[in-house]
Parts: sequence; structure tokens; C-alpha cells
Amino acid sequence: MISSSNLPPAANRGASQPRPIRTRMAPSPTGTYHVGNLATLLKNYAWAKHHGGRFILRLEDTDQRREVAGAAEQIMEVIRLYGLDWDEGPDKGGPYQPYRQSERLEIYRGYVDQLIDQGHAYYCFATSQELAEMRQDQQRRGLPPRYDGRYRDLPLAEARARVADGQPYVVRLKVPLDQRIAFTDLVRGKIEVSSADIDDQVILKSDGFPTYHLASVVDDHLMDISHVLRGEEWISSTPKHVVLYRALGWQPPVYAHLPVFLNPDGKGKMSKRNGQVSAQGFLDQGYLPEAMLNFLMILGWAHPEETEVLSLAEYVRCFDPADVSAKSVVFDLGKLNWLNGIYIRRLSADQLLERLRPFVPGDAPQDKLSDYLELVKDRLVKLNDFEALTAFWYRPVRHQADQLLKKSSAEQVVSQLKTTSQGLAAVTPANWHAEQIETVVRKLQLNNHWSKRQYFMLVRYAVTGQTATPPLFETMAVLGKSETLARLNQAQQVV
RNA sequence: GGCCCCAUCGUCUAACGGCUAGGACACCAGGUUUUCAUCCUGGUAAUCGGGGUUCGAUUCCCCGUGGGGUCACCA
Repeated sequence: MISSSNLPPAANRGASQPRPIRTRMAPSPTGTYHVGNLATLLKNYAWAKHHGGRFILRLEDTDQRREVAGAAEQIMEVIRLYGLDWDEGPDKGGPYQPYRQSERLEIYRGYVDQLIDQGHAYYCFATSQELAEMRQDQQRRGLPPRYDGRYRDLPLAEARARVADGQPYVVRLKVPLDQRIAFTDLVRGKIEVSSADIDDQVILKSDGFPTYHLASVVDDHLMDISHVLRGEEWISSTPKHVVLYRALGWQPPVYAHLPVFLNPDGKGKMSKRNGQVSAQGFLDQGYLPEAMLNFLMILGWAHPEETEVLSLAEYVRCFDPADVSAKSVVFDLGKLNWLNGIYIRRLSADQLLERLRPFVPGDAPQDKLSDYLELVKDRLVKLNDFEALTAFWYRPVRHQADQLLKKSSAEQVVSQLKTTSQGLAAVTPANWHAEQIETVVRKLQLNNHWSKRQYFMLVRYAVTGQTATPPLFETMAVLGKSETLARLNQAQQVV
């Protein structure tokens, strides 16, 4: 055998099969799915697909108290609404099932016992109240709140006696006293902390459920997860996980900690208090899923050619977690709106109409929708703008006298409106087209030497009750002859 | 407060240690136009501060400052 002692360990494995790339997203069914989680999911998905690997969905339902009925289904639903999917998961199974942590309790229990037997974990009998008091006391004295290790050195035999006696307990990880704990983050390089700064984490709760720390480490290992891409807020937990991997004698996955999203005002982690955060909520507002995904792609990451509008396939082709920004990023709604507009305008009339269905108000006439859409398409930022943009066509308008009289006298306005009504009344219903209306109205404007600006705006406001509308003649054509005339008359009455 | 992470236009970013620091959004101005929008053209705008290393720092190192994250029987 050739000596390879001066080669790094990885070199020794060079000849063997490369490890398959497997990533995961592990949502907790405690509420609605956050866009930050969706962005993380997208990156995990892309990285697995980039390598032809597999993307796993795992349910972290280890907190019985916070679990919300139906949340798991909603989360899976919304992920699919965004056009993403997983290769293995709670609903479709897979070679490493089950993918629901509440169904894996015996597995965790086995490793907890092993850790206790090997001296890497211990029973702790401190009550929640006791711990709360301890923390209060520490804070009062200006000390960092920490577990003080009061049961760390209780002889195992005694602890087991107490357990047998029926005393409630948790199991804590026995973190080494003073070691350097290091790991490599794909985004930031080496991160190192002292184990002295790590608390003895609870790994098994008194209800027999594992905590996140234990469950995720065990599952990531057992499910052969190669890369863990997760939010930056996990950086400080990662050393705990590294300690656990060591205690269990396993190799940690490759980590990449992704930037957190900051509120649009730039202050603090994006939160419900400061606006929309739920992935479903953005869809409900009329953001297109593909626009959202595109936005999440370029938030904190740039395409090699700086392309900003790109498909999921292109993203999968180019994405590399090492290229992700290390700094937290502001969730810039302005840019999202811009992208959404682009994606809306890219849709065909039929496609757009289909997407619009849920946003069409009940009182909008179905047979006119495509006419409206034609005129309003360039003005839609979000699909739910449709109602505000089109309501004047099918709902009564109210005129403000001062708006009608803004640019000229009452006599002038009445005369203009009356003349216009008469002129348009002469147009036969069969000829009620934008071109014909335009011919009539333009002729009136020229013959009477009216200001084009003033006159057109007057007619616009009289007919729609608004000062900003789609092109006037098309708008009147879609509105119909009788309604147009009725509104011109109504405006006269107001003056 | 302890620990950790981060720092290029307002925002998201690009720039083997080597150009007038580039692009996009937003903003402003102009064009098209009956308004609004779309579309086109142009413009304002940045390397946090101080020390090093170097012929040369946006880039590497240190300190400061600022921002963020985290310190649960939640994930």
C-alpha cells in the first residue's frame, strides 16, 4: 500500500464513487410558510438538481405544543403552488422513510441512550421554573443567561434511580468544557468558536420528543444529506450540531448559511409585524409564483452574466451556494413589483386571463374581461390591481364638480359635454368602435378650437370618473354607447 | 451584555491586488402620447473610518464604528 499520510483525508477517497448530492428542507408545521423559508427551499432544490441529486422534504413536527392542525398540508400545498416539488417526503415516501419526525421517536431515543451510555449526554432534572429563575438571576447580575450545569456531574446510577422513580427529566448534551469547535461554511469559510460558549443543549424533552438539534442531526445523517443550506440564524447553532456529530462519531454535512431577509425598511429580520411574510400571502396579492421565485433567486445572489430575469432551469444550471452573499439582504418590494410586471406582460392574453380568475370581482361582466385586460395589461403590477383598474367600467361612477370645472367655466364644460353627447349619439351602435368615436371626438375638438388637453381630460373624467385611465376611445368603445352617453349626461347634471 | 457573522450607489449586486468602480430596481429629466402606464434615451448616486502589507488596495491583515444574527424542554 502506498503511503498517503501526507494527503488530506479526502484524497484517499478520490477513487471511490462521489457522494450523491442530497439536500433537504425541513419545515415545522407551526403556521404559515414564510418567504424566507421558501427562498431557502429554492436554493436547496436548485443545488440538488444542479447535480442531478435529490431534494428531500422532511417534517419537523417535534413541538407538540406549537403544532397547528393542517399546517403541514398547507406548507406542501404552497410549495407546489410555487412550482417546486420534492423527491422524497412525508406524502410520497422514499428509501429513508418515515419523513415525519413524530414517526421517528424510537430512532432518536436509541441515539439518546447511546449518548448517555457513552458519557456524551446526561439526565437533567431541573424544572422549567427552576431554570427560568436561574436565568432571571443571571440577567439581574449582568451575566449571560446560561444553564449552569447543575446536573452535569450527577452520577449516572443516581440519575437512573431518579428516572426509575418517575421523576420528570430532560436529556442534555455534555458539551466538552474547552475545545475549539470549527466548521466550514460554503459562504463564509471557516467559523470557529469555543465550546465554553456553548450551553449544554437539551436534546430530549421531558415529553420524550427530541429537540431540533438532535432530530436534525440524526435525520440528516441517516437520510444521507450531503449539504445543509439554511438560514444565517442557524450559524450559532451549528457548533452544537458539530459537537453532536462528534459525539455520535459521524461526519457532518457541508454547511452553507444563507442571508436572512430584512424588512423592506431595512430594519431587523423580516417579520409579520412589518408586512407580508407568508409565501401564500404573496400569491394571494397577485404576485406570480415565477416572479416570486425569480426575485428570491436574485436576492443575495447574482447570475454570472448578471442576468436578472431568469427561469428556474437557468437558475438550477448556474446556482452555487458559494456565490451567495454573506450579508443579510433587504426584501425590496420595488424590485419584486418590477419583476412581477415583467412576468405579467410576458403572458399571453389567455394565460393572463386564466391567472386572473381568482382576482376578478363577482360583479365584473365575464364577456368583457378580455376587452378590459387588453387595455389594462400594461398597468397591472399585481393581479389584485385588476379590480381597481377596471371597476369604473361596471360600477357606477361619481363625479366631483371641482374636478369637472378644474380647467374651465361651467358654461364651457356643459357646452362641451352636451356637444359631445350629441356627436356620439349620432354614431350607430354598429359603428361604435374606437376609430369611429375618435373621429367624432377629434372633429369636435378641432372645429370648436378646444384645448386638446382640457377637452380630452374632461371627457375622460366624465366617462370614467377618473383622471388616469387606459386610452380614452378604446375605453369608451368597451364601455358601450348607452353607458357612455349616460355618464356624459350625469356629468352635466353635476355641473 | 457574551458569542458569532457582515460592510461597494437609497436597494440588490459586478469588478485574477492594476481602467473614468460596471449593471439592475428605485429616483430625476427628456422622447413617444389625449391622462396613467408600457416602451425608448439620458442623468444624479457608492467602495464606513483609521492604521498597516504592497510599486499599487473595493479586494489582504489589524483596530474602531455601524448593521445583523443568536443566547428556550421553538424550530
